[in-house]
Parts: sequence; C-alpha cells; structure tokens
Amino acid sequence: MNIGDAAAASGISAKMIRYYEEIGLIARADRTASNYRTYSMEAVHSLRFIRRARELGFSLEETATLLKLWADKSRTSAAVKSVASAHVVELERKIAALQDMLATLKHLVDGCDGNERPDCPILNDLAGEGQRACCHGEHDATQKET
Amino acid sequence: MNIGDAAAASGISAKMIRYYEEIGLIARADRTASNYRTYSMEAVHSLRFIRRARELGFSLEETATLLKLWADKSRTSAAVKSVASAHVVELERKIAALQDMLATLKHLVDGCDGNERPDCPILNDLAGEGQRACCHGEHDATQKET
DNA sequence: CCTTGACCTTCCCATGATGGGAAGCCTTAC
DNA sequence: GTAAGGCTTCCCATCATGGGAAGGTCAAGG
Repeated sequence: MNIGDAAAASGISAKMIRYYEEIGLIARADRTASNYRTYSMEAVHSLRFIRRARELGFSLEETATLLKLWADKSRTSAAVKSVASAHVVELERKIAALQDMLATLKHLVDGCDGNERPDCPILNDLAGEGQRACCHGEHDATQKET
Repeated sequence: MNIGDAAAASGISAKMIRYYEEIGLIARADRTASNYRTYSMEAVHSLRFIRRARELGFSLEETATLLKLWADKSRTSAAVKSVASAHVVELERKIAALQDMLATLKHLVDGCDGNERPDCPILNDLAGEGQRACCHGEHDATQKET
C-alpha cells in the first residue's frame, strides 16, 4: 500500500502522513526498493486513530500520548481518562472564552443600526469611547486615558 | 513616548507593535535622531483599538478593515455591522464545533471507569472499534477492515 | 521500446499571531 | 565613566497544515 492509498484509507493527507513520521508520531514506514513508503492495514489503523483524536480536538502531543496508551496493553483506563479529562477542561475553557466574545459582540451588533450613517456603537466600543458595556456596567471599565 | 511606554499604555507588547507596523496594520512610527520609535497618544489610541478588536476575536485582517472604517468619517454603520456580523457567524461556527467535540468527549469520559484496568471506551472510540456513538448508531460505520 | 500521466521522493516556503533571544546601540542616573 | 536598562534589527520557534518545484518511478498503451 503506497502513501496515497493509505491517505485515502485513513482520511489523512499524504503530506501529513510524512510529517507525522518526521516528528515521530508514527513509526518510520518501510520502503520499497525504489524508496516508496509502504503501509500495512495496521499502520492505516493507527492513522485512523490519529484522525479521530484530531477530530476530537486533541493536539498532536496529546494524540501521541493516547497512541502510546493504546499500544500499551498494561495501561490503566485512569491514565487515558486523565488525558481526556484535561482536554475536556481545555475545551470548556475555550468555549467559555468564545462565548464571552460572542455575547459582547452580539450586543454591539444588536445596537448598531446598520444604515448609511457613520454612527456606530461597534466602533465606539473598539475605540473605548463608550466605556464598554454601555447599559449594564460590568466587565472592567479601566480604559479611560489621554 | 517610546515603544515601551506605548506598550504599557496600550496593553500590546513592544514586539507586537513592531510587527503591526511591519505588516502595515499601523503607520510607520516617527523616529528620534537615534532611531527610536516615538508614539503619540493618538497612536496609543489606535493600539488600544486593535487590542480591543483582538479581545473580541477579530483577526488582524478584520482588525485592519475596522481600523480603516474607524478612520473613514464617511463610513456607513452598515459596513461596520457587516464585518462584525460575519465574525459573529464565525464565532458561532467555532463554538458549535467545539461543543460537538466536547459532547462526544464527555460521553466517552463518562463511560470510562478510570481505574487500574486497561479497558477503556475512550481508546475504543479512537480505535474505531466501537463503531463510534455506541448507543445510537449514526455517523459512518465504515471502518472495519484487515 | 518509448511515451505519457499519475504517482512517489525530498526540500523549501507560507500561513497567523505571538514570544524568545542575541548582538549591538542609546540613554539615564549615579 | 560606568552600569543598568531600553531600544534597534535579525533570526528562530511555535502548531498543524498546505503549496509547489525538481526529479525519480511505475503502469498502461501505442
């Protein structure tokens, strides 16, 4: 199985497969006499594992850890759960940060007429003129200057 | 005002201020006889604008657009709202993607005993063995092989 | 046998936004 | 005058991915 077939079978681009090999995420592939990489179904299995881990948002480093745990028959499920739980926390953190942005931005967009006049609460907020959060003074209001 | 003071006053690192100048996000700063950059309060104002835009998750490219609109007294609020609304959509898309990951991962973590035995539904999912989503077989089930 | 096209190889570069650090000036305060 | 700290430019690293060039290889068909 050449790299192109492995790519098609795993859903990971040939480019990425080579990269994963380079950084040691996967083992160095065997080569044919003409230096082509060859892949077994087992290797494709590993690549699918990686793809799924990436789909769940694990970094390549976390994925490497998970791959090692997968290969280690004497692993504990606690070790796996620990990696996954840390990622849950991280996802929750990221989501919360994005939701904060979204709430603020939606508020500003709602307050903007969106007509042909230049007046705009969005720009006012960015410029720090409106002291941010005009109607329910929360957040920090520490941006007056000059 | 030297770059260090401008950095402190705007909350943007000196490193980033130089970078923003390099990519043309901000105007080239005036220099002293000894080649030090100097900043006016107006320049600091722009830097704060950028910082706020970044806090709301706008890319530097979007931020550049917003800066131009801010400077353009004949802008329409519709133009500003359009940029912001596109970003709202993007934020919603990202949040939804992360929430999908989170829901799946939480489900897996909940199903994992987290004890000293090797059995682990998280690894099973990553390996594609459980056909994913064990209890309500949807998604694609196209990963049996060997 | 030779050509063509589709594959493979390695190598370099780019992204986006940021930080680190080195080498060498400049300034300020003592 | 000297030491500390700020400034300058330049290069490198991150993280995961893609693009593309230059050149080797393989299979099919004339």
